[in-house]
Amino acid sequence: MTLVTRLGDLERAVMDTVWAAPAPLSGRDVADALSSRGLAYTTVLTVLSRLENKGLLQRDNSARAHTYTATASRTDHVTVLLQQALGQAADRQAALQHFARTVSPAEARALRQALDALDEPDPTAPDSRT
Amino acid sequence: MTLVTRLGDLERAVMDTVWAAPAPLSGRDVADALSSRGLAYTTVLTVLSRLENKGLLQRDNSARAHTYTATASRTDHVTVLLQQALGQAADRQAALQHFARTVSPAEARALRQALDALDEPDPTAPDSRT
DNA sequence: CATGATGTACGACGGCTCGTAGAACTTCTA
DNA sequence: TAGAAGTTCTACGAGCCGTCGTACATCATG
Repeated sequence: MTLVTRLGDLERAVMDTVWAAPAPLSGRDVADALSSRGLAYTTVLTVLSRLENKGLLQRDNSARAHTYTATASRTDHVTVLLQQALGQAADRQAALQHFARTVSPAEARALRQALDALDEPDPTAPDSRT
Repeated sequence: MTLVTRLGDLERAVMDTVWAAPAPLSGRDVADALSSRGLAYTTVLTVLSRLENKGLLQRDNSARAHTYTATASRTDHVTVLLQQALGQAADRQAALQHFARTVSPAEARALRQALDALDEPDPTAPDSRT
């Protein structure tokens, strides 16, 4: 399982487009969003298909023009990437500690805050969409 | 720059071998360590070369049998991976917070500890080898 | 010194991924 | 009914990776 999440440049651009959109996008929508690349329409469709096969996109083909939505939020996706990276470590805790020293102060604060929230008995149901 | 750190299975196995060794390894050493794979000796040499080209290994050719050392510790390498993963996020802080909720309790403790240590005026020089 | 043993350098091939897109077929819609 | 707009399928070229073979260099030794 060659690490589920290996995306090419165009694939990533497409995912970014989909993640940035508030609603499902059609192939035309995505092609338009990426028009600066001067791609053929079918190129975009091919990539959308591949991303669907990889499980990153979900297709709704009820309408004539199929539309796509991300199966996971971008943040969820990044979490998977982070976990995969961490999985490469011999000592996960040591790796995390080393990593912690490389984040910005603001990021350190954000991390600490999230860790603190872990202990609390879950006040309101936390959300995650992004 | 196709993400500096994309390793194949064998490449990773070789890096693991090098990282696990206390001293520089020759091609023969690595081949022996991976003997269970039944690889040709030259296959191992090729991979070592490629890893050197990728900047992950450093070669010492002063002796007849060249020896290889990792240019970065495994932990450093994982940190790069983590930062790359984080770089995919739209909102780095949000991504970190989301990620923080996915680590084990022990890992959370380790992280918190490292974050706490960030504030202190550096008591004794911290080490990182792994 | 001749000869294997041991090593390195270089080129290559096959499989797979990814960017890229054309051709063919389907379905609205004016 | 003829385009317009969509989708599906097939494919090609480049690049990466696992995998070696071959050719060439060097060393130890009888």
